[in-house]
Parts: sequence; C-alpha cells; structure tokens
Amino acid sequence: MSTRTKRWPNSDDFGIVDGLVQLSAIVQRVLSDVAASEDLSLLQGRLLGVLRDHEPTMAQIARILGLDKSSTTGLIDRAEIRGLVERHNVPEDGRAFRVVLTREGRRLASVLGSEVTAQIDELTASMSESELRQLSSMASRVVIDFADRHGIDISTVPVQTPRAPRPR
Amino acid sequence: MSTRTKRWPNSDDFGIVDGLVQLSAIVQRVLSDVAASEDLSLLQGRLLGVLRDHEPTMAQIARILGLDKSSTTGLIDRAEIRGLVERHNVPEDGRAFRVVLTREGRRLASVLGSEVTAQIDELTASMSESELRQLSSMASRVVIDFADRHGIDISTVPVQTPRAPRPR
DNA sequence: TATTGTTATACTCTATAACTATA
DNA sequence: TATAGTTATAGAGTATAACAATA
Repeated sequence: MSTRTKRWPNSDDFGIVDGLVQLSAIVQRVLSDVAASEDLSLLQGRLLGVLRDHEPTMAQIARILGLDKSSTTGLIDRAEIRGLVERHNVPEDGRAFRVVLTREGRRLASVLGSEVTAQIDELTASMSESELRQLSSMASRVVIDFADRHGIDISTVPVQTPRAPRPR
Repeated sequence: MSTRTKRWPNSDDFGIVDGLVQLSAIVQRVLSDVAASEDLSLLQGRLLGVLRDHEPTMAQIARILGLDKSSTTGLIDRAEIRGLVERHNVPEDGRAFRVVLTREGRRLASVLGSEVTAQIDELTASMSESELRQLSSMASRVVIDFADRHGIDISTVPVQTPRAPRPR
C-alpha cells in the first residue's frame, strides 16, 4: 500500500519501524519495572493510574484497559484483596459498582506516577529542550491520529495496553 | 533530580512523559493485534521475531526475552507443539539445544514482520518525510542511550519486552 | 430484552525451587 | 562445582460461556 521510503537503517538509526518498536519496548519495560518496585504488576500499575483520575464502573474499566468484563472481575478482586481499591455501590444503578482507590491505593498511585516521570526524564536526559519538544509533539501526533482513526476517547489512551490474543 | 522543564501539556501535546507512555502503549497494541491476527500471543510473536535472525539456545532465548529459563521451557514447548520451532542438539555441548524455526514458523515470522511494518507505516501516515526522519532518529537516540547505560546488546533490544513482576 | 457483573473453566505466561545431565 | 535445561508448583492474567440480578 505505502510506497513511501520510510527506512534509513544504519548504525545510528534503526528506521521508523524498529525505532518505534524498540522505543516502545523500553518504555513498557520502565513502566513494568516501576510497578515491580512496589510489588505490582504492569496491569495493577495501569489500574492505579486510571483510578487516580477516575472512579469508573467495572464495565468502564474493562473498556479503558481493553479487557473482557470477566477479566476485570479478577483484576479488581486481587486489587481489593491487597487493599488498594474498593467497590462502591452506585445509587442510580443497582447492578453497577464504582471502583475507588483506598488511601493506600492513592499513595501507591502517586509514588508510581512520580517514579515514571523521573524514569522517563532520565530516558531522555541527553536531549535538548528543542529535541524534547519535537519528540513530545510527534509522539502526541501519532497518538492523536491513532485515537481519531479508532474513535478512541483520548483520556483513555494513556492506559491503553496490549491485549492478549485468544488462541484456540 | 531533574530540574529541566520537560512538559508542555496542552490539547495537542501530552508532554514527553504521557506522550511516550501513550505512544508505547499504541505500538505494543499494534504488535499484539498483529500477533493475534495469526492466533499468536505477543510473546510467541516476539519469539518468532528473534528466531528469524538467530538460532539461540534456550539460555540465550531466556536472556534475550528477559525470562527465567523455566519460563522459556514452557514457551518453546508451546511453540513446538504448534509446529513453529524445533529443538536441535548442539554437538559441542550435550546439555544445550538450539531453537530453530520450522518452515511454518518461518512463514509466520515473515507474515508478522510485513504486517508490523505496514501497521507502523499506517501509524505514521500523516507525517512528512522529514518528520519521519526526525522521529526515527530521536527514537533511535533514546534506544541507544538506554542500551549504553544498561550494557545491553542492541541486537537484543528490538525484542525486549516488559517483564512480569514477582508479587510474593 | 439489554446491561452489569460474577462464576466456572481452560489456557498462556511467569517465577521459585528442586532436580538431572553434562561440562 | 558450575551450567543447561526440565519438572513441579503456585499464581496472575486472559477469554468464552453460562448465569443472576437489575434496568
């Protein structure tokens, strides 16, 4: 389909495909390591990130994280057992729960947020102000384009993560 | 630690931290979806990517993918059952196996590679040649910096993936 | 009828610990 | 002794299907 010349791989430049794939792997690795430093999985860390700014229902969490509703039940069960979240009744809908951070959950979410920022800063430590602006701008462009094309609410993308396949 | 001003979040720019985190999530999502389109998990897809250019031993696969050797046993078992890889004896070392793609494994690896390239191209379809060069160059910069600082063999980074935590 | 959520089930993926076989 | 790999075990995370309760 695309006939553009998009790759110039050499020793200093992996080309756009490998460059983005490798960069994304490193960022995910950082997120995973940060979560692990608080004895959390990547997924639990992402959950805390979502709940920091929202109090979604189970169904909303499923949509945001790209999980089946049944997977969400287990995820919230484990977080609840660990004392990080609570299920609150929703007065307007007797079927739904609103998932809310506990005090400890909020503390952890804050720690994770700070640490991720610090680590990403470190990742880009060698770049100049102007390079950072460019990188930030272009990354945002790709994200916004993707969201537009997939009809995704931008506010949910930050926590969008790889979905597992369904091998038979 | 860092006193640099690194964020200029507004409606069009999420800032460097959220920008990179969101971008990486999208790329991982693409990789996962491509693998899923061939009924493979993200990990199995990454395995095929590695084996496309190497014939590593079990221990080397563990190192490249950041897994414990016991996890690698299961990974290769499942791939072997599916007919994607074979364990070959290593003449020089009676303990070791070299993992090699089967014909079908090689076919799938090729399909996945093409599809990932196509999808990443699409992800960046709105960018100009010059923007793509910049993005590619900067992504590579971050990757190389990270590899340098962590003493990682660049050739293994493309397939480096988030590691799972070890909650007690 | 449709939606929200849980349960039952099965599988992938992950690590730790203990083990075998080879170097 | 050290290394390569497997097995046993435990648990997180994932989906599908069937279900109960509510809208």
